[in-house]
Amino acid sequence: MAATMKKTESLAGADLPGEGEKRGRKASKEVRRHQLIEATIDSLAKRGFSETTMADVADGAGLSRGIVNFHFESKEKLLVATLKHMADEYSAHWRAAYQKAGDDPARQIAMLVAADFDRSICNRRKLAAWCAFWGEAKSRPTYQELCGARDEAYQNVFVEICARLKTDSGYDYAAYETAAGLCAMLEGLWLRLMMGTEGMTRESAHQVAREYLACVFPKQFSRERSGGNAIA
Amino acid sequence: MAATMKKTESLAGADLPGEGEKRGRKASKEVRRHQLIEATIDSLAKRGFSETTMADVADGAGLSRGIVNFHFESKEKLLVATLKHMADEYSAHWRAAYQKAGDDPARQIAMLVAADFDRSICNRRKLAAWCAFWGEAKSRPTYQELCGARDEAYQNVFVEICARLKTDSGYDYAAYETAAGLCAMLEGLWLRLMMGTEGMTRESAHQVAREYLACVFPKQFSRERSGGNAIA
DNA sequence: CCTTATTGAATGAATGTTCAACAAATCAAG
DNA sequence: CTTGATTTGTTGAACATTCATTCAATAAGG
Repeated sequence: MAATMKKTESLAGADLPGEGEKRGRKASKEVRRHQLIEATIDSLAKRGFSETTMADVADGAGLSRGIVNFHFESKEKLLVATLKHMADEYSAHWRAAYQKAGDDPARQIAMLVAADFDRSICNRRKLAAWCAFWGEAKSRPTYQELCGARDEAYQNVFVEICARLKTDSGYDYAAYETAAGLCAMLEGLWLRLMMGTEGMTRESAHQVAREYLACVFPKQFSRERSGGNAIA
Repeated sequence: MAATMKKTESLAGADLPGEGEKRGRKASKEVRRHQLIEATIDSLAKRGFSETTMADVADGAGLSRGIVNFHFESKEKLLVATLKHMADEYSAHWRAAYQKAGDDPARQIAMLVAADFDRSICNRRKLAAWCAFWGEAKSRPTYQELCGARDEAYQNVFVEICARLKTDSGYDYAAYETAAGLCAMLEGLWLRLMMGTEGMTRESAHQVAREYLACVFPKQFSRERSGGNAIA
């Protein structure tokens, strides 16, 4: 139908007409996969996991019904590919922030925390999609693995930084517990952002995390009333 | 079938033969509802939200297929009743702990945190069910409301306690951010417990939370290497 | 042409809901 | 207390719907 085609532009930023769209089959295949994954994230965010259908994904991408089974074998594989995509993106994002921070542990931890509240990662659409997967992770080993892998390396970096700050600045805390607590708090803040509880915004959530840093590492972070980075 | 009837006892602690089971229809109705809600939690924990079916719930309770639509009008209403049941139970649990704590704010916060890691509330089965609902909450206003109501009053109590400790003991932190951070951390720890990431146990999660308390309220809580309550 | 991508209708399986029949408890009358 | 009538609880099969998957036909690119 013509109506379906017209929808292509309005949803999911699906088609990228600016770039090399005519570069033959191979490129087109990757473009299509990415387009369908984005439509899947849209659907997960809008309808939730249990109501995300192949038809909805196809419609969201402005394509026909049968197309998803052509590029991905099954619905399950589409979902796994989507989760993998999000995990890779998340991982690349904090690793970039980590590298950019240089050698100072205080700067490292500040930038890692800030990265978690970056707009490109932390928005309603993606938070909702993450949460949709979390909700199914317990009963699906594949999801659990992909979600778990996300955290494992991430938390280890925090443990290491906390340990370094401890010996460098002579703190008394338990490094592992402090790092695990920070990671848990970051995830909990994501959860609250997604739920939209009590007018929590990305900024106020970030502020909560900064308050934690100021409390645990008073020698490195100062409390500030207004917004700002405040690496003392 | 006879096989189905025999299963009744093994699953969900369904039938309670000890109590007033013969007290007529009215009582039986409540018993059945509770039995079906427990079976629903079982199914959510075992299969996840998207694979929880009416048939599975009925089988889990050792009853026939059509029974759920008799006691609850629809699947949706069954799920809402289940979530409401869990929210009420959770609320009653922390309120009891709060009352039991008396007037000392340090004792209050310690008992509230401990209550969150109590076996009756914090076990794989219920954590998994909570998480299943969280995953669908964003796209279903009813769930969002019930989950949100859970947190609102809960967090307010923490804010109040933090404010009181601040003026009483002369701390410098921001009361709201500190309380919100603690609530977020508790939820994040639940999430990690449910995921089973990195061998996190109920005890180690509790320990992480205690480390946070020791950091924020050093005058009230002392750091301890081994387990224990340690209200200094 | 020939390969690849895409379409949309057909198919079959899964599942929520309905319902007529059945069982059991409660009550009324004898 | 017994018996019959009525309400209440329960069953399992039938029904209708939704949805993932398949596939023959078609369009597009090389």
